[in-house]
Amino acid sequence: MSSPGSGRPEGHDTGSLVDERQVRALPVTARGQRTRESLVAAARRVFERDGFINSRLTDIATEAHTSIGTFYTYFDSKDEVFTAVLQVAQDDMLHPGLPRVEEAPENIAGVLEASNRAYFEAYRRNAQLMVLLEQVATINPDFRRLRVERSRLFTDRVARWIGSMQEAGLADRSLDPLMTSRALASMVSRLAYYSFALGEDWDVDSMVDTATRLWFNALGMTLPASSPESA
Amino acid sequence: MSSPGSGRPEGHDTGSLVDERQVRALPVTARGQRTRESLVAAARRVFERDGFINSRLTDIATEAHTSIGTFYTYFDSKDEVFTAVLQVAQDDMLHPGLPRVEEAPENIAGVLEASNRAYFEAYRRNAQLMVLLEQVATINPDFRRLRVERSRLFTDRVARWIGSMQEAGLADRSLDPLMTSRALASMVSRLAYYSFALGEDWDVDSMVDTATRLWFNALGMTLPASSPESA
Amino acid sequence: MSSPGSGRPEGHDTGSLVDERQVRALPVTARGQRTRESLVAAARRVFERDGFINSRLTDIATEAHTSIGTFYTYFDSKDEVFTAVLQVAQDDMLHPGLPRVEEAPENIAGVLEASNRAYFEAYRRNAQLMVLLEQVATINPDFRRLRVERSRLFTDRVARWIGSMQEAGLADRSLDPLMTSRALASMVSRLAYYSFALGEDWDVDSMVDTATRLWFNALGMTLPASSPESA
Amino acid sequence: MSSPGSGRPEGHDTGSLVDERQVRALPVTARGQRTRESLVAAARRVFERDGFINSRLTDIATEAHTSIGTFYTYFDSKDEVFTAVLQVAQDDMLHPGLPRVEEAPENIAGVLEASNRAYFEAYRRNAQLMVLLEQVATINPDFRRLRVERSRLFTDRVARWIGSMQEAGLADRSLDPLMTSRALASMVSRLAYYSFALGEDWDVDSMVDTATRLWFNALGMTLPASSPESA
DNA sequence: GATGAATGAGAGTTCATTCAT
DNA sequence: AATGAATGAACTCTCATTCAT
Repeated sequence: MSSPGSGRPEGHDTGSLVDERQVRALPVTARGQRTRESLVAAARRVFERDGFINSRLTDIATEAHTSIGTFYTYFDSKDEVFTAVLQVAQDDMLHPGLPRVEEAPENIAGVLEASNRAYFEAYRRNAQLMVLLEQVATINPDFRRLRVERSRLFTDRVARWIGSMQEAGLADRSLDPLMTSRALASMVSRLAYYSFALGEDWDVDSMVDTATRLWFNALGMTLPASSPESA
Repeated sequence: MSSPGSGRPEGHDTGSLVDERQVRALPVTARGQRTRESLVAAARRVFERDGFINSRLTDIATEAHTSIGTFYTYFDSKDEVFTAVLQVAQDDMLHPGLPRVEEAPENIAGVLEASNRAYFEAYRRNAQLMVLLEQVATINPDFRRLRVERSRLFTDRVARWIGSMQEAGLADRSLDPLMTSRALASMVSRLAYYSFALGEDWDVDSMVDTATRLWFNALGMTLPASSPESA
Repeated sequence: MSSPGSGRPEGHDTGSLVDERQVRALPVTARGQRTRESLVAAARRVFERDGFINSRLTDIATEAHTSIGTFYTYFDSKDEVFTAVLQVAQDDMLHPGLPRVEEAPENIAGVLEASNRAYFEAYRRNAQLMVLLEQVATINPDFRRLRVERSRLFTDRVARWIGSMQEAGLADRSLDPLMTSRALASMVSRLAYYSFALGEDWDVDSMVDTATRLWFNALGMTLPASSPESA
Repeated sequence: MSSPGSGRPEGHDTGSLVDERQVRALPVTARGQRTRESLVAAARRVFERDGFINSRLTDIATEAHTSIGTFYTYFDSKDEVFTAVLQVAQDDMLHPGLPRVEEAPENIAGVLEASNRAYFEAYRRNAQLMVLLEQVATINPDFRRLRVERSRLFTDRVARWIGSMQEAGLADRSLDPLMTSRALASMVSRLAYYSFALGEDWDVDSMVDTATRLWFNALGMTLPASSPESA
């Protein structure tokens, strides 16, 4: 079951999620809203096709069947339309939360597995966008900061969960919760990156299985399924 | 103890290593060699200061106290001088290999720890360059490919090591060696990235300890020396 | 009387005529069309003043009272604007056709003379442009090919005309029609070149007279009208 | 038989011949002479391969297995080395003179044919160089002037010959000698250009035959061989 | 709101020429 | 004489941004 507050945007490490306050007021007319939407959709296509750096605003306008002048009616810059693209994608990148401590071990495993699966699936759907965000984050400090902050929200929660597991004697007490949480989250997001962005193209079931097993092992827990006598 | 052949270039995931064949003939005169070296050094400073994208060739030339024409005497493009920068750094990014299977567990731990420490130290010395490579890899498919190939060299070796550990009954046999090796290597390189590139600024000893412990746990081994009562 | 189909572009040897398909879509607005036209006119002035090689795109833009950016709005390169210059001139380089075989000899002479006169007059009006084309053809294989193809259209027609004159017993049967047609066409175009481009500055009437007479003599015909006692 | 003074450089229209005064003193040492010669030979190869415009002095130096510095020891500029290339070729472009008036008509025909043949053969041997000169003449007024002057030497002689033939009643008196001489010379040189430079690739015997026949016809003479009763 | 022409700073690139060695 | 590194003016080309219609 999902943890409370899981409606907040959050992410495994990459946290591609965007500040929700609007940069500017949305258009009031239906026609304006349609134009804006087609620009955002076009921008996503162009960005994914050419990369953020190599894309040109005129291409986005052309792809949206409008003019460059119209682009500037809705956005001030490339960065701004990229923000809008991320906002549209962000709902799809939400994912279920972590198991609770008081959960039975069997459930802990199941929920963690579900969480990983949801993440991998979402990553797969948005792989090109994730790559894009990767690129933009290396160029623009604002997006880099955004990414770090969002992923911190997630890793902090994971760290707190690890801490309570340790207190309950269910996890290796010698591990630093925060650093461990960062390490495990990174592990998952990079697996996704290699598979979906770099074309390693692993089977999702195997990825879920490996990731979940590694989390369990790393934290000093065991998967009841594979070894029924474990705690 | 280090495995044989550890002199080969290799890297934890990011593997910033560069093809060793020269892109063009090195200058014949001592003066030319000096000029080329100062251009490479200047390029590294400018890249690290401004990023690859935002750097200009004139800035590199100016920083090296030469003219732009001289830059083109030695390099054909920004990409080419970047390659040269990576070549200079590559020796520093070498690291010791993995423990052997027949090693006593205490030694395995020690060597793995030494390997991780060496990697973190090297990453720290070259953190800005690693960030740079991160950026360039998102833009230029050639560098992306280079990075993937180099990291594959390392993860393949790790995968073989995991395989033999599993055969010897020393590691969790339910793990896929290749995917696991990718996951663990990613974990380490991302820890380094967060700490040194994104300013998390953890203590290296803690990082080494956490990373080594997570590897051991994840693979289903134990660290007898450090916490005999754990897991 | 002009031969059928004389509306097709064609040329005496130099055949400065250009493929009619547009290189790119013409501007949609009247303002855009005006700007494009002024760029083409400016390009012609600059090319004729400085030569193709020594001209600079900035000079063309300045001459057209626009910015270099505007130049690139309409043309991709120097070659492309040169093509546009040729297209504008091409209508002026059309010329009447050859006499028909069944024509009375007096008419043959008159039509041939008219044809030569039209060619010389057109050449005179576009002499600088012809010189330009000469230069560009020596540099750019595409324009060289264009020129060869266009002149071939003309010489092929002349060759067929010579052939039918030979069959009718009105021309020297020992001449190879194609080679002869190339030779005679070259003769006329080079006369024009020496006179108008290189500043020999002959009287056009004399040129017309000499050229027509040489064609007649060379083909083994006679000019009954102008000098009944000759040859 | 060759006319007196045929040792002077001269040309059919194109007159690729060069002023004989040296631009600078030739090197005194044997080694210097060898270096200079290899530079001139290399320049010719590079020019013919890349064209004058697209060639680079460094390529010439490299092709000659010397350095760019050495190039400047012998030549001041691209133009100067081009002049040297033309000087080397000029001996090969000499050709026999015109028949004399007092020559028997059979001989006139034979000598004119020999002259044309010699010209075509020489053109064939130096076709690439002729194309080159064509290009350079369109760019550089000095070379253009040189070419005009040299061809004028030839056409003036032809004009005088035509004049004496007219006086002797052996040629059409209504023709302007100078303009006619220019026209006929152009005819021959352009035939050569189309055949050897533009790849029309005609049979030399046919070219000689056509050219000679056209000259005779055009001047109102006849070829005794083809029509024995003619004057 | 929509359009698309106009702008020009800014970047990359070439190569003839100089000159210290 | 020979070398080749150093130079920088001169050029082409890009594209985010403005603004009149």
